[in-house]
Amino acid sequence: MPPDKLIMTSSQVGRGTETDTIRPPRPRNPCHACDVREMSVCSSLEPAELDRLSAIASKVTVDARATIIYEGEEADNVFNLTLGTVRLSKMLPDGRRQITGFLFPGDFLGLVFNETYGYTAEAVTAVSLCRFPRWKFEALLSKFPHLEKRLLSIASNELMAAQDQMLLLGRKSSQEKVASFLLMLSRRAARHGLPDNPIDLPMNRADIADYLGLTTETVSRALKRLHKNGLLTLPSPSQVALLQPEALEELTGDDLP
Amino acid sequence: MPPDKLIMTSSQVGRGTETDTIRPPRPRNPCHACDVREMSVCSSLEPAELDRLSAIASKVTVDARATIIYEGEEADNVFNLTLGTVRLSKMLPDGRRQITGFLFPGDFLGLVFNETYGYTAEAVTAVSLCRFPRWKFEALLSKFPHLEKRLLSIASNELMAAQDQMLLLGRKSSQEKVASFLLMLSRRAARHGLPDNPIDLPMNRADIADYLGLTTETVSRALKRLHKNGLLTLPSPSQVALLQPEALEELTGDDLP
DNA sequence: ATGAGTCCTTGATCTGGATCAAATTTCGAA
DNA sequence: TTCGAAATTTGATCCAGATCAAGGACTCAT
Repeated sequence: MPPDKLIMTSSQVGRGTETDTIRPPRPRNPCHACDVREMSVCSSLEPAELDRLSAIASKVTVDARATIIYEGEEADNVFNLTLGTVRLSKMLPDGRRQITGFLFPGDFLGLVFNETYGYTAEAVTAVSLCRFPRWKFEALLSKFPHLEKRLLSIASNELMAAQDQMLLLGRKSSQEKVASFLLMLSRRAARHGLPDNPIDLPMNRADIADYLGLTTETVSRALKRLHKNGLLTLPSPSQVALLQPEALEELTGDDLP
Repeated sequence: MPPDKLIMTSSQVGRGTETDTIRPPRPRNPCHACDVREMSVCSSLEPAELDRLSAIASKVTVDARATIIYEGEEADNVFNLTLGTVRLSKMLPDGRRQITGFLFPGDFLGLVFNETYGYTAEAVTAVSLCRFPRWKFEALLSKFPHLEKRLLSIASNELMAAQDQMLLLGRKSSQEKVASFLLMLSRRAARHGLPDNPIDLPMNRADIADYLGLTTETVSRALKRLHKNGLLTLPSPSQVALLQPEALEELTGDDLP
């Protein structure tokens, strides 16, 4: 990190490391150069507002597989993911796990009007986040109506995605689940201006299974079947090339969009 | 309805009937006497604000089984449920259905920052709603920060409920699903100050099945098994008496709260 | 490069819940 | 009250996906 950019200190978050409050010695607010600003909650802000938000932000980096927040823990911070992939999950006491979502750069984490987090968030890959103390963030919310409206719109989108996921979990076959998942990743990559065809699977089979309400074996077999039918290839276990995206659409069980 | 209360006209919504914009000849704003105000979105409003909201409201009644909003239709209105039970659902082209939630008095309907509704809403029982034209409602949102904050809190709660439901759909057994469902209904009734023990099931077995990702037969068998184990009785198909709520808790698979 | 541990795939078998098929029961309308 | 349609329950069978059990293939630290 070029020394003229930021002065930072370090402390601990999860099992990862952190670089403390962003305080430019003089230069510009780093948010203005943020890769994910346009697709994040920050896109709603005027330059002056962005500066105010920046003033309460800390940059945090977390190692792959480290936990960022724990279900049930006091919800002291909210975050904006700037780099990497995060999984959100809930567990039953006997260890059964449901992954309720994956977060990618630009996504907001910690949208709760609750005293405690409702799920665990773990880094799937190495991750960078902007961290905001919740009480400070909420104070800004009241001052910046844009920000509040943007959060409401984010929540509303997440709610729609959650309903789609309920339909998937409750009513789709394993084949349809896997097809839907691959297309979701591909569309998301496209929306973020990333390569959307050989798609990258940053999460492992167990994560995919726990997201789709399946087992790793079933995920593996569904992928094999899609491969056998000429719909995709697996250049490596963590890469999928979609050979016939339209045919895959058909297999999701959904209305064609 | 006493004639001194409201002047109303009639038109159509779904297959139900409607009574037009609430315009007291002189007397008080009817919202002040609303049964569900305290547990609805309106609880956030000052009296003066309530009057403004009231001015854009229409009271709507819908027959049992009628459709209130259609998935994919233009989202012209938002609603507040005042009486009855509503089911929200999504369908796959081949007819498979997932019920994503049930609404009860006080619940908000139509929380979308989208041009079209993301799900279908149907009256399970006869239903009364306050209807607000969406653009007028959104205009008030900007003026009443309380209202916006309240909506955000509602959205956040719905999101948490959706995550719980994903855990249920993806990872719970039929037994655990049914036990969770019964306790959810019981708790909700209690929270609303209604009788929470012989609980009322306004929805039929097909609705329960489509909510839990099961078939009617499996729901029936799960209830039978709970009955056989002495956990409940079924005074009628639409009434469940919980004999050992604590034991039922154990069977949900969840952490005990 | 190499080896150990992890992740992924493949195969064999089992099973919870779906499906198919009738009874029953419930309940609203006449 | 009685009737008939719809809802629910019950029973018999089936099957998609889970479970159990090895094999292979990555990957990463040495």
